[in-house]
Amino acid sequence: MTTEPEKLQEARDLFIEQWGAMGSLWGVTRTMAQTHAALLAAEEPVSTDDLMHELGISRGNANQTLRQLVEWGLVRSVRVRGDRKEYFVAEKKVWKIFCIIARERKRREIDPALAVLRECAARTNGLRNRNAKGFHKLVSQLADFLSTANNILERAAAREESTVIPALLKLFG
Amino acid sequence: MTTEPEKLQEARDLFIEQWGAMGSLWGVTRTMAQTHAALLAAEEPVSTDDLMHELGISRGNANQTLRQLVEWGLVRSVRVRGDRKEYFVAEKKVWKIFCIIARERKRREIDPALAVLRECAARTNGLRNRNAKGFHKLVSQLADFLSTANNILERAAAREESTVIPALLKLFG
DNA sequence: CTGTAGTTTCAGTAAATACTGAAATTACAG
DNA sequence: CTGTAATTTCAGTATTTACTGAAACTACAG
Repeated sequence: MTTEPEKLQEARDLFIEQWGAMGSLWGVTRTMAQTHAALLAAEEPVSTDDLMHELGISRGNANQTLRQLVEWGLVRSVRVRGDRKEYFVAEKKVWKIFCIIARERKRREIDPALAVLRECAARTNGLRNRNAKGFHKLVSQLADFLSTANNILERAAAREESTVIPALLKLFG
Repeated sequence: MTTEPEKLQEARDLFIEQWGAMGSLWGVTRTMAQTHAALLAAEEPVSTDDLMHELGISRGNANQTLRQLVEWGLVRSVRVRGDRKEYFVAEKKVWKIFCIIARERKRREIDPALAVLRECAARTNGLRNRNAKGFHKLVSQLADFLSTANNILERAAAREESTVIPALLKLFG
């Protein structure tokens, strides 16, 4: 016989493990994604010590990871009166989580890549020989596509979920 | 004075380096992304030896990386008659490249994640206490969102670029 | 102020990941 | 078939990346 709390604990562990594995999807370490998962799965604010014990990681690691999550905006820190400790709470609205992750990936990876692609296109603009022409065309197309995709994502992320998902489902459903 | 071929070479190197850095965006090694870039930037089919020299990597690495790119469908191998060597050519249509990468990420990472989220939701279905209810709601919402996003992407990737991008621009422009 | 709980930092270390290179295998030309 | 060029494989190694833990620092209570 499995009790309810045991079932919950198992499901929670499974979730933390899987969410951790998804770290590579948005370019963060396994530990950071697991930390995010642990906070998502918590009903109460969580302290650095709670986290260290739950995930079996060092204080330094827990502290750095939490700071990073706060910086991203996925987590905010809360204070309990009469307690010196800092506690942490995760943003739980799925659409917000998605927007934050998309924004960070864009800022950290897509924008710099786009700048370089444009630079490559500019440097080979007007060159005469066949190879140069082919290369120029390719990087220009890549830059245009990335730029367009980027814009679409940015505009979508600025809206409310209710005005985005239904429209997309209508378009592609 | 910089000659045209020199300018091209510089731009090409810049491109290879940057495309390599983007490997993490779709979950492949830097070398695999660089290899892809080198093939994209080539007007002629490229051999394993060409690649080893261009990127300064070992034969084993070049071979494995090329095989993987072929498996993904981003590269195909071509044979030159009267030559025993195998040569490689990259798919250059940007929309196709995008679709292939999206498909692989979906298959390798999103689908398994979705299965686990659903399992977590199922295991906590009907549990009574507050924590379990909150957790069940969260993972259900995450699973639904991921599933919807997945479907939209899949349907979009099955279409022609000309029927997707303009529609999205109209929707979000 | 002073003592203490809490937090941050970062040099050193551990773990994960990617790469090498040479031996084994395959595939082709003669 | 036979010899040779090309490719594949993978155990060992290098490199990169993430983590630890203890010392330094900070901020609060008394």
